[in-house]
Amino acid sequence: MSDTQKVRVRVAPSPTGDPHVGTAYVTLFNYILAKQAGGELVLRIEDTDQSRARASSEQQIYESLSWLGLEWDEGPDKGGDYGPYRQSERKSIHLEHSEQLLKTGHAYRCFCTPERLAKLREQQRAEGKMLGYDGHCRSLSVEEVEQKMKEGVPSVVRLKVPKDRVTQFDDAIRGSIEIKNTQLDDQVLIKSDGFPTYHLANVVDDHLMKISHVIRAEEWISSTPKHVLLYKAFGWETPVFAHVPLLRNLDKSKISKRKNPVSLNYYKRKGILPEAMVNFLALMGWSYGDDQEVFSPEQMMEKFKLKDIHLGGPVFDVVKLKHINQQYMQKLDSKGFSHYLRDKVFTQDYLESLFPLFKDRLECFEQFVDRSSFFFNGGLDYEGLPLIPKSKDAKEMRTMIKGLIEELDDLYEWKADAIQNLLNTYREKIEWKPRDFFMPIRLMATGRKDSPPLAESLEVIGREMVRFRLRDVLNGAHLKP
RNA sequence: GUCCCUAUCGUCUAGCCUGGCCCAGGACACCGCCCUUUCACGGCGGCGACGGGGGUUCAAAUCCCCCUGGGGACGCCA
Repeated sequence: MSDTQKVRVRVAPSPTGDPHVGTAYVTLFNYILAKQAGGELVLRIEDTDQSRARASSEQQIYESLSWLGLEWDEGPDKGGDYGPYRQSERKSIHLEHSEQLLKTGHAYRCFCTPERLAKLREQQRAEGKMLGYDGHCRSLSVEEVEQKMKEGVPSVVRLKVPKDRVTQFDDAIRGSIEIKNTQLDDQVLIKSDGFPTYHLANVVDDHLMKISHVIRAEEWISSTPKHVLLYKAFGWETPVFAHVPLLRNLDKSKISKRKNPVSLNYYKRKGILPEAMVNFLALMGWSYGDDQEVFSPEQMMEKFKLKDIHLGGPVFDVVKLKHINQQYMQKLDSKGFSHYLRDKVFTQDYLESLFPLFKDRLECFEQFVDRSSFFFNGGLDYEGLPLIPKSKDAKEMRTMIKGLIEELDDLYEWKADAIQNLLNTYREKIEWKPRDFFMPIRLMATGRKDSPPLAESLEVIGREMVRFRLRDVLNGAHLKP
């Protein structure tokens, strides 16, 4: 990067599933760097995986980042001079660049079938070799390629890694990193469906969008050399790279929904203030100094340096999060307090969504607060509730719950009828009696025997909270063997 | 398995670059005491870490090497 070039950073989430706390984490550092340098933050939606992209997910990314106050300057929803900002709309650009690489000999067409590749991988694993493409199609002649193309054999475009070299790059936090090219795979650049992979799209878009600093998570370190190779193949200058540590579960593994709530929706629903969330995230790997741990993004901007990020993978500890949140809650005045509850908790929309569930069930309004508490609470108290039906034991329950969590995670759309279908199908699959199956789920999800219809309730409670409660039961004392 | 990243209290971290001020500081959690009609808040105190081994040096948490631990990547996912 030349000194005269402006700081332009980007955050590039893929719209699959719930908005992730890791996205917020990486966005924070990008945001701070952009703001303190008077630069720009670009939000680019990386939706090149056709099978996984969801429109609702994209919307939620906007909402979550806005909620946290991490506003971007350019994006699909805001426009800008370097659009389009939705990667799927840039397909032709990526294709052009792929053609260019093909022409200059930096890439080649590969006709290997997924089956052959799977077998290859299996074999390499068995032999304890490095996993990677074996270069089968690397030296196909022009005629052979033309012939196969004419026959309509599906193909991908791969990067032709010069194996006899070493690729080096500087990470702004970690220093110089180098890797032998023999360790680099001939990465697929264009998939057989015609869409680019992350690697190609990312490099091309970052360059075209004039991104100066690529700040992303640690998991990308090992593919950075491939990206460097791409920049070189195009004859482009590389941006500054910086890889921030990965957020971790309690057991130090990469943070995952199986072990920890990762959805920003969950924390919002839990009643974490956005300022507290951002503050807490900043504490993951960075510190303000002077033993001060409560600070605003503005204060952070005064002192933040990429180089000061601590590289040990920080455990995302909800206990500490709650403490930080308490600090922020203590600063609220009575207006702030009541506004929060009215604007964020007892909102018009939420109360209206609850109405059909309570319409015929209440005699007086006074009954509402008590009977609907599980629509507002987080963890529930299961003391004294018959979580395990008489005909089942704790072990069977655990197995049932684990299976259910997986099924619910895979559900495409979190809607009552879809949930109902899923429950019915799953119950039939495991051959449990309806009574044994539905009541425990109701108890786990609502904490009470009497509640509005189950599927409708689950829809309102939300996927993340339902998962959390089921896991809570799993981790609690109730089902201990 | 191969490669890469990483390493201070249980957890988040300060200190490390520019060795001595560090028998390592703060915060969370936990324990005790105080305040208090309860609970919380707050105050005070306690518990608690430089992963191991070699060097370099008068002196190492800080510099170097090895080992070990932890993590990540190895997809026509991102």
